[in-house]
Amino acid sequence: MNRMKDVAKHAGVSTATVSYVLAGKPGVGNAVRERVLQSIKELNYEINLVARGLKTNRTNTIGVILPDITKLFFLNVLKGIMEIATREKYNITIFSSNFDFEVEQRLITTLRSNRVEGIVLGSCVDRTRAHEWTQELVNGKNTPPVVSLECLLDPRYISSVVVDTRNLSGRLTQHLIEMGRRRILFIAGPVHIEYEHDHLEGYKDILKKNNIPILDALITAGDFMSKTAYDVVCNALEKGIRFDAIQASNDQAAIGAIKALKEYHIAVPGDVAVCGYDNLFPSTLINPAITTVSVPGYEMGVTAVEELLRRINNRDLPPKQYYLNA
Amino acid sequence: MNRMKDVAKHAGVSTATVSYVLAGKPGVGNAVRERVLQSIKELNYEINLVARGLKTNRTNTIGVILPDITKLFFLNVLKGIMEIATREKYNITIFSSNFDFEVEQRLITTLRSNRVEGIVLGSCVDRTRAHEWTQELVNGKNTPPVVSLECLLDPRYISSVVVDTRNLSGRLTQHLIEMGRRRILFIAGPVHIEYEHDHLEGYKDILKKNNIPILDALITAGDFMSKTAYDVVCNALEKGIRFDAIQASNDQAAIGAIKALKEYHIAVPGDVAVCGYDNLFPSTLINPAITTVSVPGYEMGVTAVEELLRRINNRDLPPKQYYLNA
DNA sequence: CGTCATAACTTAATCGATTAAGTAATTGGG
DNA sequence: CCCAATTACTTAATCGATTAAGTTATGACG
Repeated sequence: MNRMKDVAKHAGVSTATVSYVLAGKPGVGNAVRERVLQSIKELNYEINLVARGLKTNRTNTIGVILPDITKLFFLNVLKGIMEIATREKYNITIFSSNFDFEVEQRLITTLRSNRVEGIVLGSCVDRTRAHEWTQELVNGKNTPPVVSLECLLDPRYISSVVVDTRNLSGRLTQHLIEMGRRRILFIAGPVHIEYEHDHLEGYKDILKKNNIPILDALITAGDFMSKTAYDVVCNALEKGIRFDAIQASNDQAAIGAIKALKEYHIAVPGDVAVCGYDNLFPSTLINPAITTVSVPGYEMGVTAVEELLRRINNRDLPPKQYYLNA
Repeated sequence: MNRMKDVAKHAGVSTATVSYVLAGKPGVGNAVRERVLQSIKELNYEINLVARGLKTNRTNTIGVILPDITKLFFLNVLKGIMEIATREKYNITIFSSNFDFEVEQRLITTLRSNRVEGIVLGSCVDRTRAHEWTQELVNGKNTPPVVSLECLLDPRYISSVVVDTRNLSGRLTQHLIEMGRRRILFIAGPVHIEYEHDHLEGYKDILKKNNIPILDALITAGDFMSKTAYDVVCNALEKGIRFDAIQASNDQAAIGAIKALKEYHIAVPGDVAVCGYDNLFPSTLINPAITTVSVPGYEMGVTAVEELLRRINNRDLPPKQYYLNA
């Protein structure tokens, strides 16, 4: 592969001149500039960005960690992230944490070793270890800026882009109650995740407000997957647990729940109403209909990267919190 | 940020020794090894992989170009890609080409400048320019191996992972014909894409085989999006074009088509049967039901990366073609 | 006891760019 | 016509790792 040195020799100039031409900097005459460009073309020269990165300490890359790319919601987030990154000529390198805290930590280290200029951190993070975690993130001088999605971390160091999950979740619960439901089966996501915790709290808030007892038997653990939700519902039915509604942690889980109900010949929403979260599927699509609530994934991705770039370009800016409306 | 030099000084050794410890190479005594590891910990040292990359000419990164990440099908592909890459300790950097040939070319250059070790190229590529394209890809010595998805490129240089689109597409057409349909509206994807061309050809093959005329009026241009398909169908209805079935380029387009039909109070599948492609949505979900066919996106991603790594690790291996069964 | 292999390090060149500092030539003002 | 300023380059140090080659020290063995 040709190096800048080869181009320089071919054009009869020094590498410095080639570098200046490439960077569009002044101080190069027109004749020489043309000659250099010609040599670049003839030699099929492609700059080595790894070398440049070493020298300039800039990689033009941002790192993205998402918990699970098959969780459809993140597709929108990723789209937003990619669009802005591309527009601003940034590369993105992407990893999946599988909702695993340890993996998340390792990935952060990997990204930093790769000298990414900023990190978008998607909504994993163990609630109970958020503080320790933040320390980890900001450890060392000159750490890249971090933007957290769906999860508020220490605002002194880390920017966050969140929606009011607790409130949104509560609105769904309220909706079910207004439909006359009182025994609402809650299928949670992994509750060690902060915003999933909020999800559950929103549900509890509204039950309390309506003087409806909070029953442990009605609070089950899922993981956002259709299959798991399906199993959870079957299991509840087999155990004879009675409920007249299901509030699932996302639409994919809601779909799984409906599948189970159908198999047991339970009418939806007649016998059991179902609601999801995220508004992932075209509404024309689902039958029977579920109630759901939109979360602005695309906007979250956009906002996250924009904030990240702001902080990359001005390292003195303080971290900022963004509360997006659903 | 601490450099290897700092660790070396702290441990009272040379940088070479630190490097050997980090690489787990022999020739370092136990006492010294421990001392170095201790220093690394105390100084919070994180290796600079950019510098290593420059020296070793290895980035441990593979580049991925997908036409459009919101095309749901690619989510599965991406999942497969990421899983294998992670397992083999490779980073992935991802770009979207938006089905644009020029963009695709620029991205290839970017990836090569970043010295990725291999490239997964998702199904864009202008059919009519495939040859020129291949030349571009392999231009220069020491070009990284490339694996093409859904599109066979010059087998002398480029590995491919494909399914028999033409055949699959034909099977859907045949299915509609067996339902007694004869005027099948075809909503194509961008036909300059090779495999989308196949998609259309499969449809034509089967019409011919059944002695059904191929009508230009029934072949419309879409882009895989629900909205576009919706518009296409509305438009056809307004123009008074008659059809008793719709074959869409993917499930998302099929959904859009159904939406339009519903609004015009056309019974599905009574008056017009609809079929999609890709099998993206949980089948319990869609109502009215569409006929569709599965494309093994996940397996394609897995296969592509595995092939890529094989060729990265042995640059003498010839490119290979994989025909996956649906 | 001499010597030669081996182990345990260190030295220093190198990867391919960037860029501050230096040099030479040209221009323009008084 | 001379000096200063500007323009158009070049020289060479540098980023932070890797690694071939070199240097000691240790020990084994005839």
